Amino acid sequence: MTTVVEDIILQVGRTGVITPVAHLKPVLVAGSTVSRATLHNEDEIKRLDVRIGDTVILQKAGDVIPDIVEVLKDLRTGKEKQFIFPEKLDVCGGDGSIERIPGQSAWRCVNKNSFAQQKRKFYHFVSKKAFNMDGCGPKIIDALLENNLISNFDDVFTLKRGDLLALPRFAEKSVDNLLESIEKSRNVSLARFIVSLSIPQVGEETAIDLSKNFGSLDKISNSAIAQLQQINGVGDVVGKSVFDWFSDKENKKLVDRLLKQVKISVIPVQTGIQSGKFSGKSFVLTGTLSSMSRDEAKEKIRALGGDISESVSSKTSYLLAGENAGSKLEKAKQLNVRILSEKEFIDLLK
DNA sequence: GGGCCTCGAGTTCC
DNA sequence: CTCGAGGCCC
Repeated sequence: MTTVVEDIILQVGRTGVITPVAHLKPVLVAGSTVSRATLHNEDEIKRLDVRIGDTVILQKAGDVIPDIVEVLKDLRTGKEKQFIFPEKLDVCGGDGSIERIPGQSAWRCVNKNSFAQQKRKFYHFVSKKAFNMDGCGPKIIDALLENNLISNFDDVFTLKRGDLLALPRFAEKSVDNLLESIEKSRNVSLARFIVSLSIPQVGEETAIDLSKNFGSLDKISNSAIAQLQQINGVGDVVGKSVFDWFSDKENKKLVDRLLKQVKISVIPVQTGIQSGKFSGKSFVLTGTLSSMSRDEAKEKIRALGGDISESVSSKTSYLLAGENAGSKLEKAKQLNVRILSEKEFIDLLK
């Protein structure tokens, strides 16, 4: 399928990384209309040599994510505009400076407190993987931020009914629902709490690793780098990132304030060698399972002591492959990783 | 009832 | 990233 690149826009994410996104002439691909596609980073733009006005071939990676495969350079008229990465970006705030992250293809804002980044962190804070505040999505966060009702994470927990009622399109029902889901979210697992903090390099799996191995926030935040790096799944980079985050004075204050608002459920520390039959095994999932959701499958694997990872490598023990498996299946075959069908997986569980 | 918003499903790429 | 479903405002 082909379409035209109408513009290239830069977005700032939760970590301050700047991602270029191609805005496309809407086109129907594999059953859905696509109007945007990520270009990932500066190097990818150069590799494709994609310019504004270009006609491009669009595919869906894994039948879902739009992906620009190739530029049809023969169709150029000469009016196409090259996209130059700017030296400064207003949305980064401060003086707008950006920097290339050492050793990576990505640029990021030098200023760590831009409104754009703050906003993304808030989206993440309330999201399903973190505090899971039902019914609270990006638009509501935008409204709260714009009306100065929140500026730090913990402000979410002290929102006042009257302030909310004053917002446009907020009436009794919406306000009640929002306040109720905030109340519900105060009870949070240690892993989710860690996820919510937007610590660089720490997502769901790492948060679970930390939570299992240390058992309390106190122990994690007071650990030396060496102790953090001892656990499976945490190495030099992640360990330092966690240590640095908890060493920061502002972050410490934030945690203290948050702890006044939430209750972290206690999880017993899992000591020594795990007894589960998947101990020491690393799983990757691909495709669609018919008898359970991916999250359910992950739960079952974790319950038996297994680890989940997002990409296949030589360290992967099993690839659990459902219907419509993506490129991970090829990779697994290449690396001679044991491939499990859904049925084989269910048999293993017994 | 139209319009706006979130959820939940799926999964890739870097 | 997209869609359809479903809740809520007006």
